[in-house]
Amino acid sequence: MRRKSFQEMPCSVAQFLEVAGEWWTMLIVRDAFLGVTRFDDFHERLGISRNVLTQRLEHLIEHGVLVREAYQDKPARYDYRLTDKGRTLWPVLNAMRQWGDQWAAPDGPPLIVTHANCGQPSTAVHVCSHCGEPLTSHDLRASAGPGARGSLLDGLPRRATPSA
Amino acid sequence: MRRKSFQEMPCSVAQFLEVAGEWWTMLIVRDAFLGVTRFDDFHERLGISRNVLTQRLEHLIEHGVLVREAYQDKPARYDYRLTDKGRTLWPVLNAMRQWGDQWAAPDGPPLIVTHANCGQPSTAVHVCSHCGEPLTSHDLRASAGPGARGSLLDGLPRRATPSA
DNA sequence: GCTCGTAAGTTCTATAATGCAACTTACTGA
DNA sequence: TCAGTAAGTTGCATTATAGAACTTACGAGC
Repeated sequence: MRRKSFQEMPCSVAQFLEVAGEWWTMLIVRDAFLGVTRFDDFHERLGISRNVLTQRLEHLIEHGVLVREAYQDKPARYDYRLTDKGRTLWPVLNAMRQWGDQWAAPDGPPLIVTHANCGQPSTAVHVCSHCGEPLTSHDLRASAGPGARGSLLDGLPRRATPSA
Repeated sequence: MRRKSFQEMPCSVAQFLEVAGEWWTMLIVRDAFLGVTRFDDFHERLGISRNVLTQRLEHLIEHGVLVREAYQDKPARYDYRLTDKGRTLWPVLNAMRQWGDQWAAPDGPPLIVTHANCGQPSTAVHVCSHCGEPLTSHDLRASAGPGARGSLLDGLPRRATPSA
């Protein structure tokens, strides 16, 4: 049976996963951020099989994360580049990287990110858009928004205290 | 053939995905943040099949994201709860949610998050840990860290400008 | 003209993973 | 005794993935 789609779920996490939640997808996006643009480069750097890479690239293009630009005709050859929509995946990718650095990098982080503006090694801190204080899941309460379509917070067990 | 593991890749994004990158996993984590703890509640809220749910819960427990706590014997019944390590997934989950809100929520966000400290609706802004300025991928430069094991930035095409 | 190399896929096959329903086990409460 | 609840497990049909080989279309060197 076909793997179940998340598209009908009234949840933005599910919507993200529908676009970029398949196996390999965020690694393709990572390499795109690192400047990789060619089919064979993705294939060799990632060790992904060619048929799966074809599918993933098509899916990302369909959803506007990548564009396919010919850099020559005869024979037709293409670059795959992040769109503006694709570049907004950076906070997600970075949060994944920082989690991996924290819990699965015994020899230290594989990558160090430097903030060009201040010239220093940088980690992203998540602060409140309103008061500017650092956020943790404990300080947050979830409630239904306009796009809720009824369900996410419905039928939660009474013992639940939705934190995010 | 067995799906390829990301464990040997010297990349923290890959390490995150190894733990929480499978289909369904982050939706289970989302529901855990919302206070869901029981097998049948996950099953019904998500529409995930029971055998796959069993596998995913076991995987998350193995990696220390969830714990399985008996809340009664005879018959044995369990709560699945986030560990401290699991709760550090919040920035990732939240970044996914905000991306979905931005690009795939035509009727408005399904969920509104309120910051208990200031009492206002809140979005996470990612700021530099050193200078406090908001970060974008354009301001960042990646370089090899102590755990690099040679490869992530090696063999990048000359045209590449690694931004993150 | 012939062969090699490069780039970007496509096709083929074996093995895993998924979805779904039904079944199992061990109670509790009416 | 019978129905209901909770937490899985099992079996079957269908997809998805990995890996290698094949295809197409050119350019360069001999």
